[in-house]
Amino acid sequence: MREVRETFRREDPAYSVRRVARRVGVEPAYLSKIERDQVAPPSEATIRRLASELRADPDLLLAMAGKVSSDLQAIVRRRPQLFAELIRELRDAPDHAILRVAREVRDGDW
Amino acid sequence: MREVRETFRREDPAYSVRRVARRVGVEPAYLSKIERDQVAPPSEATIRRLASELRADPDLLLAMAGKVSSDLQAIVRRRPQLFAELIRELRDAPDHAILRVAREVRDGDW
DNA sequence: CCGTGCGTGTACTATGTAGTACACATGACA
DNA sequence: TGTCATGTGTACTACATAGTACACGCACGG
Repeated sequence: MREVRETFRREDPAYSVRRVARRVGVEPAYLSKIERDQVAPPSEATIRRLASELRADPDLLLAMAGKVSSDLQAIVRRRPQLFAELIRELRDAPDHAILRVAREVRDGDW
Repeated sequence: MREVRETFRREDPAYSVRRVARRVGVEPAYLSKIERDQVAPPSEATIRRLASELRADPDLLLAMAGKVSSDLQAIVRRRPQLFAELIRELRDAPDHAILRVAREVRDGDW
């Protein structure tokens, strides 16, 4: 994350710790610590604002923080057994299998 | 949950609040409050012990507590974008479609 | 009666989460 | 040479989470 921000910064000084922190709505010291893993990962809301600021995938950043997007959790919670079975089934499946299944579903064949 | 326990109890006095609480490893007063939703839902570990004691589906109980099993979260976190896409795609899919997809995967066709 | 098990109300607590607030040293630059 | 923004160390805090501890009143069997 630090590297991502630094990369942006090379072309735009608006990507200093302080400026980004201000836009994201946290204290600079806090953002600094986040980037150096000096503190526990921030809340989901903060991670989302950070992701949007750095044009990063929120789901990926959340995963790095050891979290799962709350909207995904809500979907799973609505039909716990069904999703539990499916996800456990897919644990060791290769990436392309998951992708293919997703596409199958998108092509609405039910 | 209360009703489930009470049902067991009708045939076995070992399913009193106090006895179950002892087996599950919590204070009776606490279990009593859990059953009447007088407190926030217990931890995942406690929910699991409770589910096992009452022969209930852990994933279902966890969902009722507003949680998602940590092992499922771990699976999703390993490939966040893939699972995010799939799960969001399945949000409005009918139950049988999810089930069918799960079976497809189980029949290991990759 | 009286002890035993029962469900529950009240009070308290330890640990974790998600940060803020401020001070400091540093380097650029006008 | 002064000032200005920057990154970061230290100290603190409000709120949530996940419970425990104890006391009370009730019913029931011996």
